[in-house]
Amino acid sequence: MADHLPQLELGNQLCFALYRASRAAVRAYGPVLGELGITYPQYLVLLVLWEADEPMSVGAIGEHLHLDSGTLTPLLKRLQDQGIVTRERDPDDERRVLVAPTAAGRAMRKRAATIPAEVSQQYGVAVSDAVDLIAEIHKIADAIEGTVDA
Amino acid sequence: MADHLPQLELGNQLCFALYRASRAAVRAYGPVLGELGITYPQYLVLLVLWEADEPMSVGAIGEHLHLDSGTLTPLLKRLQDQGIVTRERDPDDERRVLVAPTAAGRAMRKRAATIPAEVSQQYGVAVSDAVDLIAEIHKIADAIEGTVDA
DNA sequence: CCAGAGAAGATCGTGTACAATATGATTGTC
DNA sequence: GACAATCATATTGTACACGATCTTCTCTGG
Repeated sequence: MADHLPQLELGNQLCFALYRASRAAVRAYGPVLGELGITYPQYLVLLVLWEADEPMSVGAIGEHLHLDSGTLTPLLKRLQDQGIVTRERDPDDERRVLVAPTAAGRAMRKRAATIPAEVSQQYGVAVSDAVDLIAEIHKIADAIEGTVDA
Repeated sequence: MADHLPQLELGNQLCFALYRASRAAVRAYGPVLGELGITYPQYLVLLVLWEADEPMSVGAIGEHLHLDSGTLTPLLKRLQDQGIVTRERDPDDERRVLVAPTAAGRAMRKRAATIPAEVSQQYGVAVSDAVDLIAEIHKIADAIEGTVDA
């Protein structure tokens, strides 16, 4: 009845490997980020804001993370409710909303600096080993997004 | 003010690469799976059921996909509402719920057989190139889950 | 000037994820 | 053979993702 269709096996599917590994990795951040009271996507937003070091529009944040306003707007409101970021209409263009970390949000950066090392050590994946892999995965993401988004 | 902390850069983080690529890949399946009226996680459940070719408990499905009942129960109910699977208590152990594809669910397998090729061709990632990468990503997922789950 | 096109966010609806808790069934032990 | 521990699933609550639509604001050609 069930002739073997190897292309339908889970183990042969890149997408499933990514899906599984992504969820596992995000879960691994859970406890550490829990100390800071934030989630992984919220942490990603903060990484972008810290790096930019100036107020950013919702759209600009979304370009870095490949997320749209449907995801970011409620997430940013939660960060605002926690006093971690501010959200203000851009006086120069009232369509835009500028997001910036508060003093409390900036202060979290020092604690966060040790997080990647903590987690990847817990992984058992050496940071140096990961460099090539990271590049390769981004290359694939580029290829996929080139055909899907755009 | 913002001294450069390279470990906090998005581009250096394996987790973000996985997170981004996973979402992109799942999105790429969207249109094709939309024809079948199912989502990507629902498709994964069907892959498992087709492969097993016999009724499976919720827990057994979850072991293959690394998902728990909190995610699977509502997902399976939606598949049941669409007439794609059946859900029945196991007479031998009333704690268990056995899930099996209906005739309609089994019929979807033929259409599905071409999906991975369609999507990965759209990716621009040759299936043969992906084999090593898939193995490497699963190895990382294993390592992470070994420290987080279990 | 001003209508319409387009941009930027916000909102809505659906479907995951996942931690925490609840519920009912089974099992090992005395 | 009660019964506490354990197991399998369900439920609840919170937070993403994302397609689709809506609102407001800006810009541009006539």
